[in-house]
Amino acid sequence: MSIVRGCGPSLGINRIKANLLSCRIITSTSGNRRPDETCLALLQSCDALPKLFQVHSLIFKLGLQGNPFVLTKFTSKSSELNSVDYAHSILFSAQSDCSLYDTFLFNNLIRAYAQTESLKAKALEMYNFMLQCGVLPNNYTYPFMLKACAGIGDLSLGRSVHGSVLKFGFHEDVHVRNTMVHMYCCCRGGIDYGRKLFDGMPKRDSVPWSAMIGGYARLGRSVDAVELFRKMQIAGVRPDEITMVSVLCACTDLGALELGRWIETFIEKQKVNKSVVLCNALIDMFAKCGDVDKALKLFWNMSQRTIVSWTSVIVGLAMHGRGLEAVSLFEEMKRGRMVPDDIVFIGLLSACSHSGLVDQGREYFDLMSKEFGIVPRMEHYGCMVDLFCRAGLVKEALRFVQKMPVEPNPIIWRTLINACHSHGELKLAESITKQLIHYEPLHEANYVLLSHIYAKKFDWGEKTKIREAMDKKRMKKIPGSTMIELNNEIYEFVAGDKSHNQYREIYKMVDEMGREMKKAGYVPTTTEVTLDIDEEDKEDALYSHSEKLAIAFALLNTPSGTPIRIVKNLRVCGDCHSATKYISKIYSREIVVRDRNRFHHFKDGICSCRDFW
DNA sequence: CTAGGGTTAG
Repeated sequence: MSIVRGCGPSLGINRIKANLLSCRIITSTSGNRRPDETCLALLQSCDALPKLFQVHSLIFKLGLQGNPFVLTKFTSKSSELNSVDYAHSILFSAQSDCSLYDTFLFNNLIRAYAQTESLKAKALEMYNFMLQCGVLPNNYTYPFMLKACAGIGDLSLGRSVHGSVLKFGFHEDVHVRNTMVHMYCCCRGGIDYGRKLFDGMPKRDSVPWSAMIGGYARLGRSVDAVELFRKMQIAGVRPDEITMVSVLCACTDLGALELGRWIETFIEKQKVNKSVVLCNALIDMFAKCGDVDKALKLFWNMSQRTIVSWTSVIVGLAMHGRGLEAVSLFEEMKRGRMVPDDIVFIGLLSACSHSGLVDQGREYFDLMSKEFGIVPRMEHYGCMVDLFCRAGLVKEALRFVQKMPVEPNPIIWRTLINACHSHGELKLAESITKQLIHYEPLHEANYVLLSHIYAKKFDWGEKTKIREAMDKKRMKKIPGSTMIELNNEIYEFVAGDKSHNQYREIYKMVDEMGREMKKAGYVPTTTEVTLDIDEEDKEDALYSHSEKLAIAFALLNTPSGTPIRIVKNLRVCGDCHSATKYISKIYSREIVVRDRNRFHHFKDGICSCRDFW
């Protein structure tokens, strides 16, 4: 039994008690209310799908299935309740007359499709149908349409909608314009055109700025994102919490801790609303820029935490090899009322994997489906393979892969190959890699793996063949690069880099580091050098690795005793890992390295990963 | 009765 407040103008305090189960209506006053108004009120009160079904049968009983007002309200509710297919089927079943539909009704349907993942393409179908019916779009139609295009990410689709916007003359509308920038930023290859539109806008509040900054951040053009944020301040536009979330994303990607700290004080000073999402972004930033304790502090200070907050700290702890803390946080989360989702399990399993907690990892993997009904995805299987491989349990990893109910993806194969490679199972590594290349012939990482295997076998002939094959396919290794933040600037080094104006001093420093390290017992790991050159040249090749250059740069330019923080785009190589241990001891520096996978804290010749990577 | 930008993942 539910009570619906009337909304007809003449009815005043009229209330309708509707017994939805039996589809009977009992009006509390005389029957002066029109049945369509009753239906509208009832539809308004629907807060769950079953109710909507009941009202639908009522609509039928009262013969209102062709009434455009009722149907419009019906589509609106369907879209709110995420039941767009249901609405669609009813609207286009034989009883209704499409010629009675109006713009509003179509907008509701387009909105519903645009906000439903996997059905976004239908929004465009619906739009075309709307035009076929002779119904004209209005300025409310296009934000939905552009959002759908943004979700699909197809530039030509976006362009065609842009054409319609121009044709119907809605390109001056602020909302349409802003969403247009957003759409171009979300489509592959569209961001520069988005920027052009953005630059041409006469008035811009924080929304288009956020769209643009967020666009750069999503693409990994983080420097552009930060730069645009600076321009925004110069332009005197006040950023809000959504802008700051995008800026923080870019900062997280750069691993720029000083910038991150500056952003945090900026948020405090400007009194930007610290929404839960913004706090989550701050936590993620601090954890991924190397200050996980600060991330924890922020986390415990939050008055409300979402699953994203928990996931961010758990993943953060995992990256720093603090797996036991991650596990106890997860347990604490379970003790509260928070229900774990599939993503937090990925973080938890990777925490186990980075800290060698094999048994816990196994237990949690079982718990996930048994207690929480989460069906393991490829990512979860990947974590488990990673868990076994890192712990050196190559046989167990292989057994696990064979028992997996789905075909492993290339990432899992590469994890296995790496494990086989580092545990001396070279034959197995070679055969898996060859199969992988057969299956995925255009992925350069596979060839690099194979060439590493041949290097370890000292098979220079095969190795040269691989390199030639790569040249022929015009493939290149992704160049390793290392970033370092110094005095509010971000410096980026690549191997053999001579672009820096201090490069002579840097190379001199690298030589000195080499001499000191050898004195302390360092032996260069020349087997990791993929070039077929003599040993001395190989040492040189190792010394010019980007992280060694960055560390030399930092030793030259920062006061002694201060920690050095660097960020790598790839995984740190074995030689640099062992070299950095020596450097931390010789020069008494704490060196914090973020690589593609995790953090390494070097201190006194020891790394926090316990060589577990 | 409808419209713009944002967070977690091997």
